[in-house]
Amino acid sequence: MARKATFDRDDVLARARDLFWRKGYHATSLKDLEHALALKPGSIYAAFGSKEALFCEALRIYAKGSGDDMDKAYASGASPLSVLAQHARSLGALCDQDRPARACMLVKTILEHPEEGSPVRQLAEDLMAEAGARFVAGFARAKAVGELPEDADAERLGLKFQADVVGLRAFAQRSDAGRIVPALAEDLAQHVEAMRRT
Amino acid sequence: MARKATFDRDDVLARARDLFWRKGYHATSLKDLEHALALKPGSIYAAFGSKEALFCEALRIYAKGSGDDMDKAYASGASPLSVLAQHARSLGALCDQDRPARACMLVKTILEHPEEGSPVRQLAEDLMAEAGARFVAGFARAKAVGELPEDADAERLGLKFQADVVGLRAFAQRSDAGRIVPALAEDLAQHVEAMRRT
DNA sequence: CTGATATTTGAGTGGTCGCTCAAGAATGAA
DNA sequence: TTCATTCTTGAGCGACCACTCAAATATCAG
Repeated sequence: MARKATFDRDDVLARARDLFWRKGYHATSLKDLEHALALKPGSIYAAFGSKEALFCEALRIYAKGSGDDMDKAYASGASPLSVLAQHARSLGALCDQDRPARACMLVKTILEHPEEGSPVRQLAEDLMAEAGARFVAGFARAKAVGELPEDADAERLGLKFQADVVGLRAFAQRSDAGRIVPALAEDLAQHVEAMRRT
Repeated sequence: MARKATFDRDDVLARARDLFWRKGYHATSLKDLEHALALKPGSIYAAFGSKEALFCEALRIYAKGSGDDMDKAYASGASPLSVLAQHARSLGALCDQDRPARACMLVKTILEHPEEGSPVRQLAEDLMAEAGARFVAGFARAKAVGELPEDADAERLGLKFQADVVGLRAFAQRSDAGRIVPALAEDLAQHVEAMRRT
C-alpha cells in the first residue's frame, strides 16, 4: 500500500464548517481555507474535490451536530415540550458564547444563495426541512403524551417554532443584541411551556 | 457649463438595490452591476465612488422605503396596534410577490458581514436599529392611546415583533415556504391584535 | 460658431479567484 | 532493500475581480 493522510478529516471539516459558518460561502477564499485548515490547495482538492463540495460536507456536519443535540435531548427522557422550551431558553446565552456566528448556518446559506437550482442551496433547504421536521416531531410527541390537546396542529406549531428560532438567532447577530436576546429567548421558552395542557 | 448625466440617479439606485438585495454584496460583481444599471464602470465610479459606497446608498434607500411605508401607515389614522397587525398580515403574501428577495436586505447584509468594524455592517446595524425603533414607537403609541396596559414594555414588545418579522421573512426565503408562511403571518397578526386591551 | 466643462466609453491595470499538476516525500508489501 | 502506491507541496494556470484613466463625446455660455 502507500502512506495515509496526515490530517484528521473530521477535525479539518469542523474547522472548515466554523470558517464558512462565520464568513459565508462567497467571502471565504481558498487562501482563507488553506490557512484555517493548515492544508495546501492540492491536499484540499484531493480530499474534497472543490470548494463547493467542501462547503456541502461542512454544512452536513453542521446540521448533523445540531440534529444530534436535539435527538439526545429528546432521548433524555424529559417531556417533549420541556425539551423544546429548554432549546428556546438556551438561545438566551447566544450572545455570551464564542461561536463562529449566532445565526443558523443553514439560514445564512439559503439567504446567500438565491438561485433555486444551485446544489448548495438545495442541500441547505433539505437540511433545514429536516431540522423543521425535528421540531414538528417534538410537538407531535407532546400531543402523544398528552401535553397538548388532540386537535393541536403539530406541523404548524413546529414550523412556527422554527421561524421563531430563526428570527431570534438572526436578530442575535446584531452587535447590540445582548441587551434583549435573553428576554426574547425567555419569552419564547415560556410561550412553549404555556401550551402545556396540565 | 457642461453636459448633464444621462441616467436617472434614483432609478439606477433602485436597480442596484434590487440586485444587491437579491444576490447579496459579495456575489454581485461589477459586471453584474454594469449590466443591471446599463452603465459603464467609469460612470458607476464617477457617480458613486466604489462598489461599497454604491451598496451603502442602495441600503439606505431600501431602509428609507420600508420606513416610509410604516410611517405612512401610522399617519393613516388607524390604531397603532392595527397598523402593526396589518404589517404582520401583509407578510402572508410574501411568497406570492415578485420581490428581489423575501428576506430583509438589512438582515441579509448583517449576516453576510461578520466583521463588526466594517462600514457596511455598521450601516446595516444602524438602519436595523431604526427599523426596530419604529416598531417600539408603534407599541408605545398603542400604550398612549390605551390599546395596551400602562405597564406594557414597549421596547420588549417592539423588538420581539421585529425578531418575529425577521424570522418569518428569513423563513419565507425557502422555496417551499408558500405552504406555511400565510398561516404563520396570520398567527403573528392575531397575536398582536390579541394584545388589545378592549 | 468656439471653447470650457462635464460625462461616457471601454480597453486595460494589478491583484486575487478557484483550481491544477508535476515533482518530491512518506509509506507498506514483497 | 526495493519499488509501487499514495499523499504533500507550492509554483503557476486562465479567468475574473474591483477599479482607473485617457480619449471621445455631449452640452451650454458667450
